[in-house]
Amino acid sequence: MELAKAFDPKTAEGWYQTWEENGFFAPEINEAASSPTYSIVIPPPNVTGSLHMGHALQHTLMDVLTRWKRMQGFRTLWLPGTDHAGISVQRKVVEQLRKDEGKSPIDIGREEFVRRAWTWKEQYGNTITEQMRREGASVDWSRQRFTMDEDLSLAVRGVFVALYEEGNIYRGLRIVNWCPKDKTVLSDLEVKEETRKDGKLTYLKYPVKGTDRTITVATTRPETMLGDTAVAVNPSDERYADLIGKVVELPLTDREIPIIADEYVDAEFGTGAVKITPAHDPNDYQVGERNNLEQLLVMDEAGKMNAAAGADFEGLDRFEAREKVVARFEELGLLEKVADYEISLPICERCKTIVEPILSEQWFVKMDEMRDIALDVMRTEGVPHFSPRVPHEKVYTNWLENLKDWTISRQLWWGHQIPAWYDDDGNVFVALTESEAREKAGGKELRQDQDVLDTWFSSGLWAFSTFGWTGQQSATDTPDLERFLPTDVLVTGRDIIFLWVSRMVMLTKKFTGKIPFEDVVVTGTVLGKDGKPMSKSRNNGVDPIEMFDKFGVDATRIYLASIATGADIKWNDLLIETYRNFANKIWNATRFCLLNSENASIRTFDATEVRSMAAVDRWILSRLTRTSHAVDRALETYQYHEAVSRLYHFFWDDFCDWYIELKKDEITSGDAAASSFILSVLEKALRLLHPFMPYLTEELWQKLPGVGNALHNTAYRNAKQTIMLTDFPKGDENFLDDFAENEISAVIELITKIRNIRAEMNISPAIKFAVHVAGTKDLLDVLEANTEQIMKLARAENFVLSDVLAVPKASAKAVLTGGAEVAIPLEGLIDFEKERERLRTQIAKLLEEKGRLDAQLSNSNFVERAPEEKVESLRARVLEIDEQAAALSRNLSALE
RNA sequence: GCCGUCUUAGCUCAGUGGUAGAGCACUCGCUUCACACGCGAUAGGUCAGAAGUUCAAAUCUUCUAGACGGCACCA
Repeated sequence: MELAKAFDPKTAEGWYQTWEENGFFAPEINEAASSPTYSIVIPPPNVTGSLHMGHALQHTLMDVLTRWKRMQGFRTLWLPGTDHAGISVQRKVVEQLRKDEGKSPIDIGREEFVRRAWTWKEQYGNTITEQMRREGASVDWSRQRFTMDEDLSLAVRGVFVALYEEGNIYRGLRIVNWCPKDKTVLSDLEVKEETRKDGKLTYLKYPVKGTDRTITVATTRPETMLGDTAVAVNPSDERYADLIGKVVELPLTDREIPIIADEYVDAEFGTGAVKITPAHDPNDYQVGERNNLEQLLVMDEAGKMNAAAGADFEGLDRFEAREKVVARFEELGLLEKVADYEISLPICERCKTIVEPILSEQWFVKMDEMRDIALDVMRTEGVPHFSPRVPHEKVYTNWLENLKDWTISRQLWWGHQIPAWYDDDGNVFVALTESEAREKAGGKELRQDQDVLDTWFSSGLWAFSTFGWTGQQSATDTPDLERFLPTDVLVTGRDIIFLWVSRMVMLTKKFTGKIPFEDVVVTGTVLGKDGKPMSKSRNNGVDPIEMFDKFGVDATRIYLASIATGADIKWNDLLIETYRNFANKIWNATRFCLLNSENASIRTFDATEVRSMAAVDRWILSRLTRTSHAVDRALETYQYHEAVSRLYHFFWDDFCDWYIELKKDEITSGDAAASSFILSVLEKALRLLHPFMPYLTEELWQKLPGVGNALHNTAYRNAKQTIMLTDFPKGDENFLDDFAENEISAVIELITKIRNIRAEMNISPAIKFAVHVAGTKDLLDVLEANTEQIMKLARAENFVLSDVLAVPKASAKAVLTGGAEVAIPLEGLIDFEKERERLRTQIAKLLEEKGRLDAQLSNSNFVERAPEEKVESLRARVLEIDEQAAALSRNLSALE
């Protein structure tokens, strides 16, 4: 069979359809009853999203694990799905409505709006799942889930009701983060801080009633003064001691507010007097609670001033109101000053609008018990076991310890509507359905809460709701839950450890009694070329699909795996190219094997048979075995880069550069046994590589003579022929062969030294020369056995082995490990000065090393306290250097 | 302010106590019958700086400088 001259990724990527159609991804393909399970749930991508580099990285890592475990015979499930992404979808639909029909959501009503959101989801929500097929993701599509699927919704309501009934969910009036643009509350985690250098601190003077004095307060949000209900000072602040208990005539209003004492006030900061606005500031809210202050709300849901702000301000945007307030104070002569001030502003993570702290009635999850559950799981079970472990474990624990209650209501229409109903008197009835609620209410007419739940509330259940848990059925109704929970590992980004990982731990443990997963692999962020996170506004993004088109999916995948060390990584196209080249190298190595495969076939070898084979064959088997051990070990500990590096060097260095070259004559001469052997080694190596480069390896594997279901893991014997279901090579210990490895190392060293002399002496490759080697009998035996290969690869025409070198003075020389000497007579070719220079350089290098070693060995402390074998190895090295240096010096003086 | 991470060859990064590694780029040489997405041979690092522990430090400790991340505060 003849292959094209270069690998074409597009052709190979066609295999996905075959895999999917044959059900290779579903755990049911595994027919061995005793198979252990291995499961991963995907972090559900936002249904509005398209694939970005972070997904590509994480999906690659999950797919590598899934394919690896599947090949090991585990009943493997990687469960896919998407997240309904409340705000994002809502925004898309609102925008579409505005553009196409010039209407607002209010115009069409809630029911119609939700219907359109579903339509939008059906129409555009499959982008990312289609892209995942391109990635080669071996997910079980038959188990695909969406956070708003009927069962998952039922689970959400069930959890809500349960938490409410035990008092872990409550409704309350609190200061929350309000986004005036999205007109919804946000949790603390959805708010980011942004430092602004151009902030202002405005000093306002408030007249104290019944005196001619004023008290000055400083504020960054002057417009909130309209909602002030007190001025506070520190009780021990003598400057204001006499004012405590007096009343301030609040300018721009007709209100009088008290001057109170509260420990919260820092006398050192600003003027030491603080305006208190309990409805618009979390700290002021606390002060207000302590001092029984009125809570006066002066803004509406859009961030505009309301009637309570007074007729002059009603309807003004908060920033317009701010300017107007300052201007009016100036007119009144009550503006003390406006100082420059560096300020950090809370920003809505999604729309970048400045978040307004505002008093609002919302639903919360109490975090006391939840936090304890998560901390307990970490303490007693070490779960989640983060990888890399530090720093994530510390940060996670630290965050949990300082956790505040979680705001879970959102003022949106798209999402899980809160299962709470109210009667006309405002009594609340929480139930799974409206009819149950009505039953609880004694049949009264009820109105459902208009808010929906935070999307993360439903994704918090993802680890078990996806397996069929609804909270309403018995264990026998949910076999997947029994089989696949806990999952084995979660692969996700650092940014959602709090937002998602922690909540899955709490909720899964609470409602199923199980942990959601044991290990959490935390990936670094893929940064743009400029070292900043990829983003549209920076325009430094790299589209994975473009990379797939340019370099192939396999090259992109193995590149991503090669950088998966947990650290952030700057994007670099050139490095993908490395792996595109790698794919082509493997393609061509296979091509070579197949060109010479007449009468050859894949077969297995037992240790006895191997023992009688040539050193070079035992060598490659030994190297292959070490590689499979290393890959296994690396994947067990999520050291993807290590696995990739071992595979890369095995294929390129060991297999291509040396094994193929050393065996070339034998194989091209039509030796069927040699061909069968190399094909068999190649076949195993392809299997090792398959989790990383699924398409390339399948495409090549299918072309090898003699592949078939016999190579399948026993669990998959009946499945159609595919490398996906072959047995992942375990690496037979009997194939490890130090002796062969040493032998071939010597051969490689010799060839390299000869090539070095040729290059240094500028001798054309066309010229063949004689090579003389003198050394121990063991070494000479090894070299003798490989004479032809050495002559070919070193381009020698004569190969002379002897006890003592007998060569003319006009020779270039080198020394091998173990003291053997190599000489190449170069009568007429040698440049004596150049050869002297070459020898001097090598001697100098040796002596430099010897100097370091001597210094160490003459240190009595070292000799006494270092492990004996260490000291011995240095002594041996010194002897070796002495021999080599002596030999080279002899050569040098012979030339002088 | 608190906690944490990073600083290694021109570039991007591996390397958790015992003679510094890879890929790419660079230099030199190759139409060697699998591959120029290739082959061969070199060159290139006082491992950010300082101090300490140790027979021995890129690796452990402390400090300094720079880059970054998280959390808290912010009248």
